[in-house]
Amino acid sequence: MTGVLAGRAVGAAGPKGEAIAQAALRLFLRDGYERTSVDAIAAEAGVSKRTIYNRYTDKENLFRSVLQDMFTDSMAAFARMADAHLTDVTDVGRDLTAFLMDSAVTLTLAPDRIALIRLILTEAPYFPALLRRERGHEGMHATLARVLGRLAEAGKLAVTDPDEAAEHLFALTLGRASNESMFSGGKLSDAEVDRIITGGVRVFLRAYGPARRGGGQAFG
Amino acid sequence: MTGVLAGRAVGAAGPKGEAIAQAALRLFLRDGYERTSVDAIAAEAGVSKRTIYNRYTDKENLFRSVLQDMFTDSMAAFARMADAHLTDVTDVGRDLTAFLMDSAVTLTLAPDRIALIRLILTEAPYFPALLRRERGHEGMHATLARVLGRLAEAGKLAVTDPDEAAEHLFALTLGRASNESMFSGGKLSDAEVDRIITGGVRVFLRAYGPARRGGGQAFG
DNA sequence: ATACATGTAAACTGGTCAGTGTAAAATTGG
DNA sequence: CCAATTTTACACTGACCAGTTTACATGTAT
Repeated sequence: MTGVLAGRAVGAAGPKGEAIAQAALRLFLRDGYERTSVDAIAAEAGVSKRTIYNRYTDKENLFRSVLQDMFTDSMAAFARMADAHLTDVTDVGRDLTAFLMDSAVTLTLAPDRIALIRLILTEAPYFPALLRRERGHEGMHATLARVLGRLAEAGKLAVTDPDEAAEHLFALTLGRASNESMFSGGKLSDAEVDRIITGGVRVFLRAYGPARRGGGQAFG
Repeated sequence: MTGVLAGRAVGAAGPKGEAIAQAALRLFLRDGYERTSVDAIAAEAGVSKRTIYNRYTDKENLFRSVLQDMFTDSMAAFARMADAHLTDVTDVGRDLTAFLMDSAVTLTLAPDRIALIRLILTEAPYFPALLRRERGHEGMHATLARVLGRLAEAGKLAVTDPDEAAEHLFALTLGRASNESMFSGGKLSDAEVDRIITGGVRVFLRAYGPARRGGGQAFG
C-alpha cells in the first residue's frame, strides 16, 4: 500500500485525463452515444484505448461523467450571469431583456449547449441518472425563480408565485429560442434571437409587470 | 412488361406493408433509430427481412417514410381538433383552455407523440429531410395562427401579429407541457397538465386579451 | 538501480448488424 | 391450372464495436 500518493487518481485528473474528457465530450455532443466509438475517442484524445478503460469502467460511465460535468458547469454559468445582470435593476424590461439576450447568445444557443440538451433528451431513457440528477432545465428555473422573487419583493414585478412566473418567462424566451434552434437545425440569426427575446419579455411584462401606476408599461 | 398490375406496389401497401410500417414505427419510437435493427422489425411484423428490403431500399428510407406519415397524421388531427373547439367561440378563455387541454391530453402528451418529437430532435442532424419537410411544430403553429387571427377579427383578442401570438400561446401551454413531459420522462398527472394549461392561458390573455372594457379579464 | 504505477500498441474475442443471394414455397390474376 | 410475382427461410459477407489480453515502454521516487 505505498502507492496512495504515487498512483494518479482515475477519471479526468492529469493531462491525459483532460484530453480524454474533452475528446469524449466533443464526440458525444457531435455524434451521440451510439454513434461514438471508444476507439474514436482514444484517437481524438491521442491516447490508447486501454488508458480510457483504466480510468473509466466502461463507455456508459465515461458518458455520464462528462455530460454531468458539462451540465453542472452550464447551470453555474447561468446563475452567475443572472446575478451579474440582475443585482441592481433600474428598468425591469431593459435589464431582463439584456440578461436574456446575453444568456441566449452565449449559453442557451451555444452549439454545444444545444447538442447537450439534444443528447440528454435522446439518452434519457437509457441514462435515467442524467435526468434525475438535475431534471432538464430545472437548474435554470430555480435561478430564474430566485431572481424574479427578488424583483417582486422590490415591487418591480407583480409576481406572487415566482416558480410559475419563472416557468412562463423561460417558456416565452429561452425555451422558445432553444426549441426553435433545435428544430431548425442551424444557428438562429441575431435578429431572430432579438425578436424572440424582446417579444417574450414584452408578453411577460404585460402579464407580470408592476401594477399600472404611471399608465402603461416601459415595454410596449 | 405485363406485370404492371400484377406487381404489388412497394412501401406500405397491402396487409404485409401495413404490418411492416406499424412494427417499424413502434420500434423506432420505442428504441430510436440506431438501437432498432431491421431484423427486430421483421420479427415484430411477422415478416421476413427480405420482404422489408423488397419494399424499402434501406433502413433510412423506411425510417423517413414511417415518421413522415405519423407526423402528417398528427398535424391533421391537431387542425381538426382546433376547428372543432374554436369555430363558435363565446368565452375565449374557457374555449381556448378546453381546446388546449384536449389537445394536450390526447395529442401533444400522448406517449407516441412525445417519442416522435424526441426522435425527430435526435435524428435531425442525420435526417435533415425530417425537419426541412415540416419544421418541428410549424404545422401546429400555422393552425394556431389561423385560429387566433380569426378570433382577433371577431374582436375577441387583441392580436396584431397572429404568428407571433401563436408562438407565444404555444410556448406558454403545449410547448411547456411537452418539454416538461420530455424532461421528466414519465407521464404528467392530470393536475399538472391542468396547472400548466390554465396558467399559460391566463398569462396569454393578460397579454392578448381583448381591450379592457368591462374592467378585468374573464380569466384571472 | 529498482520497483511500481502508468501508458502504448496491436491483436483478439464475441457479439451485433445492414444488406445480399438463393432456392423453395405461397400467393395472385387470368 | 398456369405463369408471374412475392414471400420466406437462411446462410452469408463485410463491417463495426466494446472490452480484454499481452508484451513492452516510460517516468519517477527512494
